[in-house]
Amino acid sequence: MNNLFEHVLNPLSDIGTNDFFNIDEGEDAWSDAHANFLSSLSESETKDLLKCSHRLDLKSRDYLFRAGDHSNDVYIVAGGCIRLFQVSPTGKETILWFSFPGEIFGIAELSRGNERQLYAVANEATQVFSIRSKDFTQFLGTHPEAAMKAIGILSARVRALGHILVGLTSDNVETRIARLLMRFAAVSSGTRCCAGSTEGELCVRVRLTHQDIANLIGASRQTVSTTLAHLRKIDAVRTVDQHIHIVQPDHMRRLLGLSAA
Amino acid sequence: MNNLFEHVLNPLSDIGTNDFFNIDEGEDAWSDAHANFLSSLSESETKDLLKCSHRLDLKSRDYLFRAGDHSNDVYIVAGGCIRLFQVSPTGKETILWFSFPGEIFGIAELSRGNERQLYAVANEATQVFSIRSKDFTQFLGTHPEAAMKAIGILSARVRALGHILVGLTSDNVETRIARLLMRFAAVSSGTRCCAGSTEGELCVRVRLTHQDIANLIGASRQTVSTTLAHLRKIDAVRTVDQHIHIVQPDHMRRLLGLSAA
DNA sequence: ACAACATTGTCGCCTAGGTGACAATCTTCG
DNA sequence: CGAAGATTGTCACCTAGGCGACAATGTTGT
Repeated sequence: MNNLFEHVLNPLSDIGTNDFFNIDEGEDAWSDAHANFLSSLSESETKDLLKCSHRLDLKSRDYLFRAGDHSNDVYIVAGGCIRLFQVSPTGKETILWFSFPGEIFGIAELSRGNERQLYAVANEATQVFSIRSKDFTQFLGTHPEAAMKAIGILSARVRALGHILVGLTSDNVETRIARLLMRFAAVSSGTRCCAGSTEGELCVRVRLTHQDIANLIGASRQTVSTTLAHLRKIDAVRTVDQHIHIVQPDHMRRLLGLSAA
Repeated sequence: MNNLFEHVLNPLSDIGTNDFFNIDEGEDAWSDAHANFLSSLSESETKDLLKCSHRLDLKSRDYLFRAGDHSNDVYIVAGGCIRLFQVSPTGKETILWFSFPGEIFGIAELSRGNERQLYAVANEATQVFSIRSKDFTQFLGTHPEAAMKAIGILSARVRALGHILVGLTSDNVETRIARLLMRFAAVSSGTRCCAGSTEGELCVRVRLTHQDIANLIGASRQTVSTTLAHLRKIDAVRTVDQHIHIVQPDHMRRLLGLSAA
């Protein structure tokens, strides 16, 4: 599956020789929320799309766009990770999702000639392909298959946001965190964790601060710290290097199965 | 309000001459969350789409589908109103959105051959066109313009859900209710309220029980009752017949402008 | 018209989680 | 290296809003 991308990566360095492109389909609706747009395209589609793109390199914390901007380009992550979030007037940040390599973002604002609705910032050093909205629209118009893929991506996002909404109104913080971790573990599965991971453990490969988690699940930073400490105490998770390991995925899954389908 | 649709309900005459289809673009992202799919299509597209549809009549409270169902047809509301919601394992119902005449729903589950993720129930006597997913997919494939419209609809839904999410994590119940009412008022604008409405008032034309509101904003029924009573006391809203009127829209808007862009 | 059911209004009590305030570590980068 | 800045851990305190329990009032089907 990866070699399919060699031609993508090449003209533009070796981004994406990386296994990140492999996202195995989990059983729930989350997994395909991170459906990989780029990899779903055929070779010729990919070529057509990327030939009108240009690449951007972002340092950690660089903003790609902000709410209110008038740009409405569409982006595809080549490597790294982009954080998409909104800020409420009170300054509270709500992270809507992260975009990982191969994923596309900014489409939802394509149809709204208007203003950007959210902020996109590089969560780490990140490379993206940027495509002018006009070019992208034209690409979709001339590649019906790709348009259908786009519809699929957006649909997945709708479903994912729906699930988040339900979780937010009916789960407590601990459950929300647990679910979030499982989700990210699924996204980043496919690569064994480099650090010493006991067999059977799941690795949440993304660097998430407690604040990030708080912003993702709609809780306060302090509560996240406390809850995470508790999850550690009951051996549900452990911290390796900078990231979290889920010690007994099955146990966790069962736990979540009970508190939310 | 319904006679406007008479021609839809007749086979399929000149849909779209009607005013209801015209939803005036508000300044926020909500308004186009209820973008009207049917009216955005050209006459020939409409004809092509509807010729492979068949019509269903639903009584109030009839289920169109349930989570877990294997059907994945796509529907377009002809008249009435469909409530789309999920149920958490604890039995808590979360309403994701209502679909009004001309709106399409079920697309988000098109790409997921799998199972329905949510429940769709008639909120009142309702007529819908149902289209088999295969037919709809084919329709999109052969009508690029329509596919773009679909992308637009889904994008709007993504934006809308994003906003709801932000509101949920940063606004209190009163603000959430206020925003909700403004949103529904916008959706149902365009027709003057039949009942005695003082000039300048906005009418929320949908029949919403307190429980509905609670399920929409993620609060308890009791809190909604209390909060609504408070809004009534401060003359922000009043209850006419079965529905709510927003007394001073501008005042309300300003209020919301402060607590959330 | 009436029984069965759905909706609303309002209590009082109770807890999950927000907030502020520090101190203790980590990271970064000049 | 070392200072400025991020990130974490943990207090104590406080409140928005959930929950159960009724009574009153509306709505519906037959």
